[in-house]
Amino acid sequence: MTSVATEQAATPEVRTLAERVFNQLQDAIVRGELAPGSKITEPGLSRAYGISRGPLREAMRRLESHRLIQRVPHVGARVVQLSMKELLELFDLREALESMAARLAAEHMTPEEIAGLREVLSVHERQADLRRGEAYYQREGDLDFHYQIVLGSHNKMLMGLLCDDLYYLVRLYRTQFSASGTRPQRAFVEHHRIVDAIEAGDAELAELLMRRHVSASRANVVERYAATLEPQDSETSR
Amino acid sequence: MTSVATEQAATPEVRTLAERVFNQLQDAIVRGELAPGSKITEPGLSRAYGISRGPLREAMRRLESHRLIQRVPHVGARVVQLSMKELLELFDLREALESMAARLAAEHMTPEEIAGLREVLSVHERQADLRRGEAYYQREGDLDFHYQIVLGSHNKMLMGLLCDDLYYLVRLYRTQFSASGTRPQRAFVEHHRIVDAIEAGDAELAELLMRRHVSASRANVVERYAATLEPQDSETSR
DNA sequence: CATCATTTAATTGTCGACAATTGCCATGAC
DNA sequence: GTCATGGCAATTGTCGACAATTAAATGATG
Repeated sequence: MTSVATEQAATPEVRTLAERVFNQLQDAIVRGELAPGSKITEPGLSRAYGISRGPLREAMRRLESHRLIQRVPHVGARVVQLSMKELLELFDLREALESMAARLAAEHMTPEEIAGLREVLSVHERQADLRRGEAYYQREGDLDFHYQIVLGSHNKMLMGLLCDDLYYLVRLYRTQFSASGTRPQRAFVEHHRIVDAIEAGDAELAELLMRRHVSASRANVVERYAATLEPQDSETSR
Repeated sequence: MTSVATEQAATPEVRTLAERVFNQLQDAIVRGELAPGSKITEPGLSRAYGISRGPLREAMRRLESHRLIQRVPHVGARVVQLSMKELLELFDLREALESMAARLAAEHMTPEEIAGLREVLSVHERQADLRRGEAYYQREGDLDFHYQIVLGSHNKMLMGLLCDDLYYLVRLYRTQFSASGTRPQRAFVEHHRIVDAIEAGDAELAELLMRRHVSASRANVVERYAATLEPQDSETSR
């Protein structure tokens, strides 16, 4: 329990025990401290976190609804392990939802929100200038960028779907596949162009650019995965 | 229980009490037996269903994650009440996700699945011929149609999102706004054209048609809602 | 030696009771 | 008359214990 993160430690707004342990478990899973596919048992976690099984079960139910663990009745629960197929499904979902988010953002984002978006981009550039931990921070910041656009869509249901569910899976994937630092500069210019389109109120363009952006990210993942599978053989079936 | 769906009624696979009461509550909410906005209390439901509070709390957690009830810590839970704004958000989500589902369905659906889809359509037509309870059955069957296409996408995450979460909200809306029997024949031909595109493997066309189909349904809802608000004044602001 | 049945241990599901927090209501002061 | 303050009832959060189910371990049998 070195738990470095605990960004929720400063928030006194965690009213209930179940909520707190839910956040802790969520963080532990996303950071990879709980190995993917490993079985998690209620008495074990109960002892580890020093709480009763009641709140723990509630936390696990929430983890299940967020697709971070998989439960089967009377058997147990284990940390989700994303297959490449499921990862691609996740990207398809992101493509559909985030392109829609970009379109709505172009229609509804306020000037203040757009300014905040540019601020996020400038922070990214500064980090890229520093050339330090570029990969990891960029990838985390990448989510911040997408996060802001989803918020700008002003669609509460969309926000809940993407921010509460899918983005945790995306972060989980990044730790599972140890996918760090990919195509930073191309993502940069794509981000900038998306913000430009949003600022111009060009909903169609913003949607198109975001769809391409996510699609390119997906293609990048596929490419890297294929390279991981067979780095020596460059022409297999097909 | 005329309900054509109720696929869980015949399943003796409900292993746990919490799951059973979850299904019961879900049905009660969707059918409108539990009034939208009404406060639901744990001891009350516990007595009503004759079970302890433990499984009940788990069922309520699941209802919350499915967006059918809203909970606030230490205060209580109440049945969700969709505003028109949230309903439109729901339609936006459906437009993005179902158009994607139609595209994937055109790419991956097997001939057997397509045959099943046509069967669903023929059942609808027969019901339309009978001209009996046309509205209600059509609307329920409408969901069956969309349901089948989502299944045909072969994207498990998409299936979970749409079938487990959004479609229950759609059904809830239909009872809340008592939206019955709208534009049946237009929806029919749209359904047929979508299946045609899927059978032809024309992914782009299927996506476009589904997007238009959902969008038209959304516009229909807006129109009906406006008519409900002020049926005598036909030109307000705008 | 392999296979199958039986027992056994561990985990999950369920229950009732206690503690903590909230909202309400009455009482009193300004 | 209105507002603040205190107590009170009800509900939610938490806990430990018991029952039901499952998976593994053990032994018996072909």
